[in-house]
Amino acid sequence: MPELPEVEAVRLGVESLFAHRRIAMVHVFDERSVSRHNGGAEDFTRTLTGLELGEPDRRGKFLWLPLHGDLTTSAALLAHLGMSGQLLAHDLAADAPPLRHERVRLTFADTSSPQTLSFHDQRLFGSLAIDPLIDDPFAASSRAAKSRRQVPTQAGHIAPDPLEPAFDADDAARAIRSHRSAVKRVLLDQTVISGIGNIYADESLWAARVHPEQGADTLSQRRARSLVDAVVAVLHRAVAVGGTSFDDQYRHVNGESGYFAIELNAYGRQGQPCPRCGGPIRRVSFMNRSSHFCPRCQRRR
DNA sequence: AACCTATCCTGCCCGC
DNA sequence: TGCGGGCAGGATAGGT
Repeated sequence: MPELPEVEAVRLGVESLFAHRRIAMVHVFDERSVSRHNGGAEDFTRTLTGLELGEPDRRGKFLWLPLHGDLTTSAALLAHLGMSGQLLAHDLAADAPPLRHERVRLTFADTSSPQTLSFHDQRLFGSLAIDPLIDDPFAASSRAAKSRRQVPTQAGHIAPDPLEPAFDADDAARAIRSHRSAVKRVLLDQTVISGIGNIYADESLWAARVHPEQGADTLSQRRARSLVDAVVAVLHRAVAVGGTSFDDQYRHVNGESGYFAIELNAYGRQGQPCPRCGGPIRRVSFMNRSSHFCPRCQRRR
């Protein structure tokens, strides 16, 4: 389940192996993996062929590579990994049959290794698309601070993530408190803060000793700020070790696993002792998924 | 307008 | 051995 740290690891891998390379051939093995491309698989293939990939950028869980070449407007190859998407480097012949969950294959014009970049996705929640780039809607409004950064239209509504230089922890704490829902729901809302998924939401709430179902608007600014600080710390730690994963859905671009790279304190530890107080971690159903927390040190206030 | 629920999808793991 | 149910959950369409 790739969240910000996993996507960042993928970004780094893609940058080192595929930036500035020209695409010679595109194979879409499953059209559902380009369902968010406006124009379908045929247009995706035709447009992308012959273009050069720029340096990958990321906001939250959205990853994109600016495209250079015969294009009338500025656009990027946008990737969202969803639940099980992977970008993997291979040395495959362009006409080799698809691997088990390989949905899209890019073959490069030069002869460097790796020769191919493939999008794998078991559960098809992820997607690739060619998407126009627009000025960052979240860039500071003052002209002096106006960033030249561009983002794909499909990521235009996604809030800046905690690792962006412009991220302001006090503003983020205020944004969280401006919502009336359960605080965990707000953490998972990518239009408030982006990049957080179920694992790091649970880990951050545990670290800040906040009950996942406490109303976001009932947190003091001080407590909300300490939650944001926990989010930043958790994400930084995970990025530093290259992400984490529970299963082998998540792999680095070179195929290496991020398995258990991070020690988890709450997520997936139901019934096991809380590392802080020793009481049992509880798992409850929440928003069609699971919440893991320590009822003893994460009290609803 | 803010908030929330259902839905998409596949494979694995469990119990029968 | 096979089958059905539950589970994993990011993003969003469409409901209240």
